[in-house]
Amino acid sequence: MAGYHHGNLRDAILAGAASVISRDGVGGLSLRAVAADIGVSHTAFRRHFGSREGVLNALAVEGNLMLAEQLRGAASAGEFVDVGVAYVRFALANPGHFAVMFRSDLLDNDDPELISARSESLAPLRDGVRALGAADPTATEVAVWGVVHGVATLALTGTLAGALDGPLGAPDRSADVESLARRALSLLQPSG
Amino acid sequence: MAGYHHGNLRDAILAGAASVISRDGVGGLSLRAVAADIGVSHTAFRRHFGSREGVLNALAVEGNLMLAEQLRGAASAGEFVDVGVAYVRFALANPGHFAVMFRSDLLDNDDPELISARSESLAPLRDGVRALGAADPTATEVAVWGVVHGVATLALTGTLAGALDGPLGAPDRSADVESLARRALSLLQPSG
DNA sequence: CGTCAATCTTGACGATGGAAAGTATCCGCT
DNA sequence: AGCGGATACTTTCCATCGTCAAGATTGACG
Repeated sequence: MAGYHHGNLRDAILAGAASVISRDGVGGLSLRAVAADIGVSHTAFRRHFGSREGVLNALAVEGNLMLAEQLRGAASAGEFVDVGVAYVRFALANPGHFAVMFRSDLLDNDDPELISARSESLAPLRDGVRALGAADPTATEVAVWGVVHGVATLALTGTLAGALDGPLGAPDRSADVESLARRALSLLQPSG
Repeated sequence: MAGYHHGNLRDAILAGAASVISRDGVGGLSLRAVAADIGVSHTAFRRHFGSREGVLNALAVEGNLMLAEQLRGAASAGEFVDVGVAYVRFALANPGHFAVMFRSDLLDNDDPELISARSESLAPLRDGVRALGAADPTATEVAVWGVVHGVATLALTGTLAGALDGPLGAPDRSADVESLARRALSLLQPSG
């Protein structure tokens, strides 16, 4: 049982890392602690990921693939606004992954797997904007992405609750954030 | 000259840290290296900042105050869109500060100085939105902040250039990013 | 000139990620 | 069955980092 072969160390490490990151942020991630939790030595991860950066890269790839799936689902099932909301929903539901996915300073951005996963993850957003037939598609794309990414980031960092004190109650609960994202996105609609 | 009293160690450390962070990200910041660069011992910063967190907090406070000044200037001198553009411009011009300002996982968010600086920095944005008299001021506020914060974040992480490959050339040069922010913001205008 | 507070240094500690070398387990082949 | 490599994990050691306690140096003020 507790032998040399764990069986699924790779996934266990990714899950452990994502969990820690969602609680303490990337800075609070100690691979030694994750390894201890799982019950392996502190260098066990190297066979699977090479380095700490490798772990984060794998997490980013996994996150992008999950995001791609979510967005595709929302794109095929609802209106375009739902794709944006799905983006925010994903971020709130997978904070450990989301916290890493766009931190290019922590990742090996030349990793082909990561490049591919990133391009795949945002395709539904891109395609949805194109389908809208906006006058300035590039700006529209950036605006939509900016709104959802910005809302997600601000909500995750707690900035939303802290700074928008007046009108907002406790907007960091998922439902409120999603509603906010939906309303903010709808302000972009007219040209579509 | 090279005695026990540096004269302005505090500012030197903040400047050094901001410079390193803008190059290597927060993760790449070594206070020992910054100290060595300046020519002081590796614990000299503790008198001024207490801890590493203290350095980052001071950087965040400084950044928020600088941002407040920039936004106030833009608010009094131009249209509202210019305030948003100033937000993006600040982020691109001060990546070291910006990278820390919203990383609540790295900061002591109970620091009164930080709380105050944060509230001050976003006031021009908030007031500008209010003055627009939008139907849903909260959503408008979030949308504007989301767009500019999202664009800034995506540009800084290089994600903008990487993922929006097709239509965009090399959009990470300041002028392009600012133009993009302006166009994206203008898509929000109609209800104002 | 002497005292005292402010500023910086020295030296040590625990924790972390990484490198090198070793050990156990599994799988295919005969 | 058993043997031989490939795979998965461990052990040990190292450099670096932030932190801490204690000490040295300086400047200002009497």
